[in-house]
Order: sequence, then structure tokens, then C-alpha cells
Amino acid sequence: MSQIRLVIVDDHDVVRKGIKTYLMTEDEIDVVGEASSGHEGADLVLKEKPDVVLMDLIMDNGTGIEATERIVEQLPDCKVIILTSYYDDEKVFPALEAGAFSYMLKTSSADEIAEAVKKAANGENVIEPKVAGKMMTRMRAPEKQLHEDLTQRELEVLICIGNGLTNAEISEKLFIGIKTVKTHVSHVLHKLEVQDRTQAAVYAHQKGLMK
Amino acid sequence: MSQIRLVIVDDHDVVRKGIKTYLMTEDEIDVVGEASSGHEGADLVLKEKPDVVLMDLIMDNGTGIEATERIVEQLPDCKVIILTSYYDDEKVFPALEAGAFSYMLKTSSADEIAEAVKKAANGENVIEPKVAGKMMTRMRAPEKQLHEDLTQRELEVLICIGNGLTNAEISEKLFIGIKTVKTHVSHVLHKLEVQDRTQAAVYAHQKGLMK
DNA sequence: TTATATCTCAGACTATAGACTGAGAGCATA
DNA sequence: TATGCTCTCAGTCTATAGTCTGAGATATAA
Repeated sequence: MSQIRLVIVDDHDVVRKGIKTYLMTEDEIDVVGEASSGHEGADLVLKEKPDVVLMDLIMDNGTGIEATERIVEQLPDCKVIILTSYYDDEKVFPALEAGAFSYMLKTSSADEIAEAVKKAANGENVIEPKVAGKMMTRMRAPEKQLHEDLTQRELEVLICIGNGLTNAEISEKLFIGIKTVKTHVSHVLHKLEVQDRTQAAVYAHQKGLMK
Repeated sequence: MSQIRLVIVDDHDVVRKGIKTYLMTEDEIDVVGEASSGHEGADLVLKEKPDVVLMDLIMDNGTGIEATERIVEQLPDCKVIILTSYYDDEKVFPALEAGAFSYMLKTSSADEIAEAVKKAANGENVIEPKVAGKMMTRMRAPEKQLHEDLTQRELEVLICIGNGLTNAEISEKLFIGIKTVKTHVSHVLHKLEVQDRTQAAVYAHQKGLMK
């Protein structure tokens, strides 16, 4: 195999420079571009068509998730490696579903990241142990997200509850009767397996449903 | 002025390596140590007594805030520069109150960070524009956090509400009568300027009071 | 000592939330 | 056509939440 063409997308200047500097000591890897936002990154990748992309998740302009989706859709052979600080469910699974090839944490050593790039180019996935653990538990118990059972309307009601609205206020906001609101609320409480609206509000916030 | 002795504390290997690599091209700066956690970092700094410290905020073992407090207390002449990804109120102000000398974001360029290190050694504070903006607004309108008015007990009750507990449950948990709980809840609602416990729970979550 | 703040609790009352049953209308699918 | 799901709403009932007033105990500061 010849040179591995790599693009780095990260809004942290020091991270880009750090990775680039280190990877320059690796003969097989050739950094052909850098970008500091999701939009810019996706554009650059679609133009440069690199073998591998190192992608941050949280960026000012266009998230790494969206960028990854675009890239994977347009260039199925391009391997996107997520490189981020986060390993909570809200970040990991959307990223993997978006088509990320590997998932590394910024706490990884530079060596490990270089290794992950080479393996990606070679078709091998690398998943950080912490992230791998999450995947395992999800595999074992498909950990159904309770709110997946909510209907569209029920989800709207839940969001209202999460914003602290009373039934009367929800009734006005959604242009439905207060009785109907109560029905929806009851269904929401049952489906989320909670006892009252306060717990439902907590659920909505903890699961990141509030925008 | 002779060499500036610098310690880097960050649990991200790539960040440490990136900064170090770049700063090695700066003659005036000498990186005399690295650490990957708050505890380790504070220990190292107290031993090495550097002129300047670059400190991450969010780390696995001991936060940058605690480390900064220890360092500033023991070595008042040591300048701690916060270097992090966050610029929300919950992070910025505690860091500044802990005695941070400058506050930089990881989105800053390597040049800017090098510049901040030199200025710190020279006694000049550098505050990222985004962070500076927050400081200005806080100066203008001291932006009182409503929950600052809560008494200790009321805060405990609020946390319980934020966890979705009913008055009866709070009563059991705190070993007080349900009437007393109601009194506290009423006071909490008034002080937070909200109408019911659900809104109070939302407040607690949005203000980051939940652990 | 007086004043102030906190924590505790009671009684009485009103408002809201939530459970349960039942039901009609619309829509999609087998 | 029959079945099932969703959204809508009514009536009834109970439980919980929340307000307001008042008050005793303790601790601390002026």
C-alpha cells in the first residue's frame, strides 16, 4: 500500500497541529488537508477524497455527525475516525450510526491515534475500550430508549413538560383541549415508566431531548 | 528575562504533544513537565515551581479548578493559564475565582497560546474575546444567580426535586415532616421565580446544579 | 438584649395533576 | 372489510401540589 492520505477536521488549532506534527514522523501517512468546522471539513474531504479522516464531534459550524453522514454517503470508501473527548451515549451512538469507522478519544496517545489511522486504511476498525464497553452493554441488552415508543404528539407534549409548561399552557400551545393534554401526559408517564411530570421533565433533560 | 519554565496539564495526549511540539520552536519557552490529571498536575507544579502552567479544566482525576486553587495558594507567583474547550458560565467563573491568570480556548491558534504564555510570564493577563465578553456582561449586570439566595436546606430540597422526588419522598429522605418540605418547596419556587416543581427541576438541570 | 435568619411544623384551603373508562374520527394496512 | 394505531375529547374521582397564616426553637450578629 502506498501513502495514506489523511484529512484532519477539528476546530482546535492545537489538536490539529499536534496530530499533524506527530503524524509527519510517520512515513506512511500524508496529511493532505485540515479543516476547522464540519461544513468546511466535509467540503474539503469531498474534494480531496482522502483515505482516512480524523473528525472531531463538537465544532462551531456544523457538527462532526452531519459531516460524517455527508462524507460516508458520498465517499463510501473513505474511513472516518471520530476523535473526540466525549464517550457518553448521546455522542457515541449517533456517531456510529452516521457511519463512523472508528471511535477514538482525545485521551488516547498519539501512537494509538497513528495506529488507528493505519488500521482504518487497512480496513480494521478501532474502538476505544471505554466506547467498546458501551457498545457491548448495548449489544447485550439492546437498551431500548423508552421514549422511542412515544408518538409524535406525545413527544411534543413531553418537550412541553420539559420546558416546565402546565397542562393548561400545553393545551394553548398545541391548540388542543386540556382533557386531551391529560390523556397524552398519562400515556407519556406510562411509556417512560415514571410517576409524574417532574420525573418526565428530568428524563427529557437527561436523555438530551431538549434540543 | 531568561527562559520561561512551563508545565502543561491536560489529559489529552494529542493536546500536550501538540502544544509541546509547537512551543519547542519558541526559544524563550522551556517545557519542564507534563501531567495528565489535576492531582498529578498540582503535585508536579509544586515540585517544579514553573513560571507558567497551561491547565485543562475537565480531567479524569481532579479537576483543573481544584488544581488551580492548590497551585495559586502555594505558589502565588505561578501563573496558571486555563486552556479549555468550554466558555460557559459554569466553567469560566469558578476558574477565574480559583485564581486563574489567563483564560484561553482550545480553538485559539498555537501562536496565540504561545503569546499568552509569554505575556503571562510578563505579568499580562490574556482573556479570550468570547470569555472577555462574558466577563463584561457580568460586570455590567452582576447577573445574580437566583439560586444563590437559597439556603442550604432549600438547595437540598431543590436537588431532590431535580431528581424527581415527590414531597413525601423528600420528607423521608431528609427526615423532616411533609409540611416542612412543603414550606421549603414554596420558598424555593418563590426564590427561583418559577410556578411549580417541574419548572424548578428544569432550572436545576439547566443551571447544572445536578451534581 | 434585640434583631435577623434558618429550620421546623400545623391547619385550612384551592388548584392542578393524574388515573380510569369510554368513545368518535381519520388513516393506513392486511 | 376488518384491524390497529393515533389523535381527539368527556366525565368522574382521588392524590398531590402549592398558598397562606402563624408559630416555636435555635443560632448568630448588631
